[in-house]
Order: sequence, then C-alpha cells, then structure tokens
Amino acid sequence: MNKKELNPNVSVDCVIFGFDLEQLYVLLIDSGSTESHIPTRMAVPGDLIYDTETLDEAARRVLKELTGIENIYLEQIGAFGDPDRIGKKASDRKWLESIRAMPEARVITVAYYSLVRMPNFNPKASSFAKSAGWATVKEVHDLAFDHYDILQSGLEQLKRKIKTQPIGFNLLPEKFTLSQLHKLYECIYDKELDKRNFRRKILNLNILTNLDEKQIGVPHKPSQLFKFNEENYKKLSEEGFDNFGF
Amino acid sequence: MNKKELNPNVSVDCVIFGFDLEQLYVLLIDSGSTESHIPTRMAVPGDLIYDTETLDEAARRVLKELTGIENIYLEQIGAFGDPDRIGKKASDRKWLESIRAMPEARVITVAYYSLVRMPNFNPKASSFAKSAGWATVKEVHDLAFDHYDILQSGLEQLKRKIKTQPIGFNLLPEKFTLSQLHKLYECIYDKELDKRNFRRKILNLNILTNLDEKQIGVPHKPSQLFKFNEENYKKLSEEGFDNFGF
DNA sequence: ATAGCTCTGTGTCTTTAGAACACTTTCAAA
DNA sequence: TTTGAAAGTGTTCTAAAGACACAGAGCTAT
Repeated sequence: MNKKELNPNVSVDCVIFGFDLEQLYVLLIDSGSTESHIPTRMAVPGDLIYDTETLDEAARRVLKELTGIENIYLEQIGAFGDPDRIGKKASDRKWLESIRAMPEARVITVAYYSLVRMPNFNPKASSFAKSAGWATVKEVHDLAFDHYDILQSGLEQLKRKIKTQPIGFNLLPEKFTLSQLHKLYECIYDKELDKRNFRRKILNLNILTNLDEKQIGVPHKPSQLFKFNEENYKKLSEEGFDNFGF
Repeated sequence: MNKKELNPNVSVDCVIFGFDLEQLYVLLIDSGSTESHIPTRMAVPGDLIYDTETLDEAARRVLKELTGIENIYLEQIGAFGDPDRIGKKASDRKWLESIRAMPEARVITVAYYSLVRMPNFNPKASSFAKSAGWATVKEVHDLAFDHYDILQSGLEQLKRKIKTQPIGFNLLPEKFTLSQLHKLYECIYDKELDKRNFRRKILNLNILTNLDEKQIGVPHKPSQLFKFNEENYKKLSEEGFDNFGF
C-alpha cells in the first residue's frame, strides 16, 4: 500500500466494544503526550483512508493494526462531517499536528462499531495510537473531536441491532452461560431484565446449543455452557424472524 | 458560497420519497443526453459538498435547488465508498465527464433519504439535473453508479424507522384520512394490513386529531379528516414509547 | 462434617397485544 | 331509486410479555 494514496479528506473511526462478563467496555487510544501542557486526548481509533480501499477495508485495517484480529464483527454507524469537527478544541489540534501531514484539512469521518472478545487480545500501540486501553462505557464522558457523539451513536445502533440479530455472541466467549448472556443484555440496555423471562425467551428461540458441559472452579453451583447455533439461527431468520424481543 | 471550496472527494446523494395516495415514488434525475449513443442514466440527485458546509447542509442544499423546499424531513442513510463506485459502468463515466471538473477522482458519497409531500412541488432542472421526475419505487431496477443500492438501503431504513417514529406524516397532506395513512403503510411494507386492526392501533396511540371535517366530492361515503398531533406524540415518546407495532 | 454463602435453575398466572374476520352506512353517479 | 365504492365499526381467539419465589449444587470457612 502506497502512502501517496492516503486521502486527506476522509477517515474511518472504530468504536470497539468489549465485554468482560461484568461490564461493557470501549477501546480508547490516547495521545500519550509527555508534555504536561498538552492534556491527554482520549479518542476512538481511526485513520485516514487509502484511495484504493473500500471504507470497510479501511476500518478492518485499523482494527487489525490495533488488535491483530482480522475477522471481527463490523458495522457502519454513519458519516460525521461537521466542518469544525476536528478543530473545535485546541488540544485536539495539537495532537493532529503530531500525526497528520495536513492537520488543517477538513476531514469527513465514517464511523464504525465492532464487537470483540475482550480476552482474545491486548490492544497494542500502532501508527495512530501511542497507547490503547479499555474504558467502561459508563465512565466515558468526554473524548477528542466528535468521538463522544460517535460513541453514543454506536451504542444506540448496538442497542437497536441486538434486538433483532444475534450479534451479542461476538462479545462472549465461544462457550458461555445463560447468566453471562443475560448480563450482557442488561449491560447494553443498562437495565435489569427478569432472569426467568430472559431464559425462557432465549431458549425458545432454539438458537443455543447446550454443550452438556459445566463451569469448573466456580465457588457456587456450576452453570451449563452453551454455544451459539448458527444453523438454527439461519433457519429462523429465513422464516422471517426479526425480533429477539428484549 | 465559493466554487473553489468544492470538495472533489465527497458528495451527498438524496433519495427523495413521495406518495400520491396510491403508490410510493422516488425522485430521479437523468442525464438528458441528446446523443443517442449515450444511454440515459437515471440517478438520485446529489452533488459534491462545499468544504464550509456540514453534510446535512449539503443535502439540504441539493434538495432546495431541486425542489425549492427548505424544511424537508431528512435523515442520513450512511456512507458509500467503494473505490469503483462511480467508474464501473462506461455510460456513467460519460455523464460524469460532462458534469464534474475531475471525473476520475474517487468520490465517497454520503447518502440521505427525505420524505416530501408530492403535490407540493414540481421538481425542476438544476445545475446537476437536466430533468427530474418521479418513478414508482417498484418500477426502478437499475440506476447509475451504486444508486440502486443506495435506494434499497434508504427504503430499508424507512421501513425500520416508520415502525417507531411518526415520520410517515411527512409524505401525506396536512389533512388526511385513515385510509390514506393505511395505504401508505401498505405501500411502504408492500403487503396488506388489516384495516380494522390498523385503525384501532393508530387511534389508540392518540396522536391523531380528528378535524371534524369530511372529504368532499368523493363518489363514496366521505371520510373523516385527521391531522398529526405533535404534542401528543411528544408526550408519548417522553413516556418511553418506541413502537408503532406495524 | 457441617453450616453458610452464592449463583443456578425452574413454573404459573395475569395482563397485554396481535390476528382473524363481515356487515352496515353514506355519498355520488348513472 | 338503484348501484357502486369506500368508510366505519367489535368480538373472539391466540401468542407473547411481565411479575413473581424457592429449592438445588458446589465451594469455603470453621
């Protein structure tokens, strides 16, 4: 890939969600500045696009560079194009100057969100991130540029999408318990869901395979382990199903 | 607005939906070429953006230039950025050469859809449209560039959105009958909906005001006229309502 | 060994919403 | 005044959502 093909007008930004079986997280990078007069700017990872790649490819490139993983659930949130979006805050401009050839150019960004299995990887530094780490979605109140808006849009879209498609499994280990799935939905909606009703609904969909395995080493009654049954889900959605109903 | 500020890399395209109380329409422009060896290219209206305007403003500018109307329901569909999206078809390139200063440049487009009252205006020629006219959504099978994909995405988003928000009223006259509203939903979903169930549901929402007026001059029992009650809808949505349930 | 802690796992009833279904009324036109 | 065309109106049945409480199994601490 030739650096000359970088398009200075269009970037992609990726809201990467993770779940540690307790809380919902988002992956943030920071400017890592050692100059104390430049406040650290937390942001979601992103990069300018190359003129030879599609927008989805650009997003996957950013994800791969940061996480090393290639097959990640990815979906576009939309385009963000306020002419002032990257220049509103002085501290943002400082950072931009350090990473972009044309820091003053207007940049339209196309935002994506993706869902990953948190334990699968440690985010690593990359060309666009001096350091990277997980923050709980709840604790994030301010981000560089318009990234807070982007995060909220991504979260809304996740809430909407997870009602009608089984994308939550991308956030869980391959083998998971019903309680963990239950907790995931509670975290995403930020509200309690009745345990029995939740279990009834999800089991009636018949899209989980009971592995006849149990948790080991837990200090309480061990739970059954399940995995997502893709075939049954396909059958279900071919019948016109479009609602998990949570 | 200064032409020098045109950004050659980013455009907006607008899928404009209309409803004539019988069918759902989309507004298309064509190249209007008189040279018979260049096939007419139907497309949704769009234009490159200026570097000083937001994406929404660019879309509204296109809408205003084409229709003369300013306050139009508008919502972003998303970004379309395949590197080949405008150069795949030879006939598209011919047209591009006639309207763009840099016809070979890669252009990412941000697509919007909007809902208008069809009888309110006649689309007029503009800087980007030698002629413009309505086509029923059903009869459209092929459009320039990736505009057919954009149309389908817009239609999907409309279907989704109209389930949870009262945006359909933007397609109807200010005063409308329940049958007209019913027909609108049937057209958008392309399937029959039970008349009595539809009326019951929509009336129970209490977001319509009965105007105590009747249709005049119709060759059958005249219908009550209603209008959308914005205040009641606001109350309803503040209570957390998010489902029309069709 | 046993008492206590913690999370798992299960069923019923009530309420609400959706789906199916047919006939009478009103107006204009012939 | 008859006819045609759409308006307007209720009930029943079925399916899903919501509310709700206690026994079981494994680990730990004493």
